[in-house]
Formats: sequence, C-alpha cells, structure tokens
Amino acid sequence: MAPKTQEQYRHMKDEMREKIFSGALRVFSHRGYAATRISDIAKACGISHGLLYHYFASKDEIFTELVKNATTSSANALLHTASIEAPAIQKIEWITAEILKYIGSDSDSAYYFFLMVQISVSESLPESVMEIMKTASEPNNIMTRIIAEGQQQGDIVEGNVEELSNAYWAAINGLAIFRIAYGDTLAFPDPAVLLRILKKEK
Amino acid sequence: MAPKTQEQYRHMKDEMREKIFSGALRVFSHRGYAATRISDIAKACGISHGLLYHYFASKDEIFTELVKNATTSSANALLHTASIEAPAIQKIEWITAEILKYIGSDSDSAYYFFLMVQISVSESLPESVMEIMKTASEPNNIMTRIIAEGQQQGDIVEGNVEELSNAYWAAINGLAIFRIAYGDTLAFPDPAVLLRILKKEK
DNA sequence: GTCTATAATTTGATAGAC
DNA sequence: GTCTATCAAATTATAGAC
Repeated sequence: MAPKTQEQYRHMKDEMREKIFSGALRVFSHRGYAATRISDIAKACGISHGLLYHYFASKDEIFTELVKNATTSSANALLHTASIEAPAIQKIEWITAEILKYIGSDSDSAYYFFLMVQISVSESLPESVMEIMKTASEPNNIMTRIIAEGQQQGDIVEGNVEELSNAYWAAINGLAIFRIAYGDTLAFPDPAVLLRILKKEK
Repeated sequence: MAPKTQEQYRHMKDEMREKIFSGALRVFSHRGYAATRISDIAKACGISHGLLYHYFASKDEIFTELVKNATTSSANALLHTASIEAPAIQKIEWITAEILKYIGSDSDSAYYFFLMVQISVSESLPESVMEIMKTASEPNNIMTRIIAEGQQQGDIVEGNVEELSNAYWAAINGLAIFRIAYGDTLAFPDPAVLLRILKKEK
C-alpha cells in the first residue's frame, strides 16, 4: 500500500471537495441518489462535470462520503447527550432543542436528516452505502434507552418505549422534510410542542 | 369459450391499469420519480416494458394519475371529516385513528403519503404534476381550521395553530415513511400518542 | 395482448487540449 | 486546474413478429 501518497492526494483537494460536498448534499436531497446527475452537482458547484472527476472518482464516492458524515455526526451527538450526567428528560429536552435549532436554521442538518430518510426507504443504493448502514449504530437504540430511563424516573409517559421513540423521531424527521420543502416560510414549532409526545404532565 | 363482449375487454383493461398503478406506486416511492425506470415498473407488475405502453402513454402519465389519486382522495377524506357535526377534538381523534389504521396496514396509504412528501421536496417534476399541485387544496389549511376550532372549545392546547398543525402532520408523515422503510416490523404508536401533541390535558 | 428488437436520447465516465 | 469532445452503457419509446 502507499498511504502516504494517498493522504497527500486527499489533502491537496480537501478544499474543493468540501465545496462539492455542500452542493451535492442539496442536490441529492432534492432529487434522490439515482436521479441526481453528475452534471447537476457540477452545475450547483459552478464547475464542469469533467472537473468533478478530478476530485472524485465517481458519483458513488461523493454520496458515500456524505452518508458517512451523516451517520457519524448524528451518532456522536446522541452518544454525547446520553453520556451527560442528568435526568433523562433533561437529556431529551436538550437534544430536541439542539436538533430543532439546527433544522430550523440554514445549516445542512435538515438535508442530512432527509438524506438518511431517503436511504432507509431506497431499494437500490451503492454497495458502499449499504455497508455503512449495516455498521451504523442506530440512533433509535440510544433514544429508547433514554426514554426507558425517563419512565423509571417518572418524567416520561407510560407506554411501549419503541412506539414512543418512533412517534418522536417521526415528528423530528417530518419537520426536517417540511423545512426542506417549504424553506423558512415554514411555521416552525417550539421544542415544547414535540416534547408533549413524551413528557408526563404534572 | 364464447367471444368476449366489449365491456369485458374494457374491464380487463381497467384491471390491468389498476395493477400497474399499484406496482408503480411502490416503485416510485422506493426509487423516486426520475430514478424509476419504466422497466422497473414493468418488472414489478410481471409484464414486459413494451406491454406497459399498451396501457399508458408514458411514465409521466402513470405518475400524474397517481398524484391525482393521492390529492383528491386525501382532500376528500379531510373535507368529509371537517363537515361532520362534532366537537373539533373528536374530528381530529377520528381522522388520526383512520390515518394510522391505514398507514399501519398493508394498503397503499403510506406510499401515497411518501409520494406527496417526495413531490413537495423534488425540484424536477413533470409539468403535469406541477399543475395538479397548484390547484390542489392543501390538507394543512383544513387542519389549521379544525385546530383553531378545538382551541376555542378548550380541548386543544394554546399556541400557534400552524406550528401545532405542522408538528402533527410531521409526525403523521414521518410514521408513513418509517412504515415504508421498516415494514410491519415497525413498532407502530397508538393514535393517543400522536394526539398528545394537540390535546389539552384535563 | 404480449413479447422481442431497435431507434433515439441521455448520462456516467475518460481523454486530451489549453 | 479547468474545460470541451467523445465513448460506452443505459433508458424511453416505437415497431413489428407471434
């Protein structure tokens, strides 16, 4: 192997690659993987499609890197929250506020959520993406644990933890999608509205 | 065997078109509009792609008919609920139970929800679909009216009606998507869980 | 009614000019 | 580094055999 040359090769092109990632994320979200043309991404980045192959080997590689970003960063955020020393309900309040803040802003977050939704539904994806999804730690598992914790502490409503978690994540993902579809004209709910799904009234 | 009447032939043609619709709805949902190949639909229906053109003029026509179905049937269901003589909260309880029942079953409902989600996000759609979306009455408008009604009657929590409506619909749509992604292994929440978003505790 | 063969177009990827 | 020209493969839609 020649790790040294590969590393140098990548470092040289990192800046442009970042620019391409950003454009590609939005194009993939709006069109889906298979429907996204390499020329669409190139146009969104203001370069020719030929030049794009100077920075990426293929359409698959761009997509795979994006998915890698999405899975690792979301898993890390959740793991970090889970490790905080606080009552479960506070963990959930904190993460909900964070997620909604980012989804509601102009950042890439909403697009990452929708990217993962598309992947979970899609039946024909590159093998490389399938591999990542298999090894990705599921946010749902972490969330169900926190919910169960909150139930024991008497702050979260009774009921099947997976059903509660699904309802909560469905709302989060749905809002991310609405945000992409309707932009900043969307009336964006307060974290408290979503937390009513889980929180026990006192 | 006796020769078939014209009506029998017409009936056979209608049946085949229904079969193609059903197959196409699932393929479009799993792959998106632009990424769906005519041969994918044909394969899902167990026919050759040449034969498909015997029943439909183009890929666009199949998709457009599906969108037409989705918009009219969902609008009708909501309008019907809105016209019922009952407190607003009961209307919402009824429609939520209905929607979740259908999404959770093996019917086409979940796919129709996701189809509309994809359309709302997608940037490149056939002109014919764009036309339908422009004239389609928005479910959101009907829902916000019912929610406002429920607030006046003291059964629904205070707060911006559009934000509440968005949170509620986000959860509904999110669950439809989860249902497609995970099939009947999904832990499907009770209507009561979703209604906690809107319902005032007493 | 149903299929296979094929035309016309599009698109992912490469090669080579500047 | 960047672009344009081009190849090879895939895809929509049509034509024609059975």
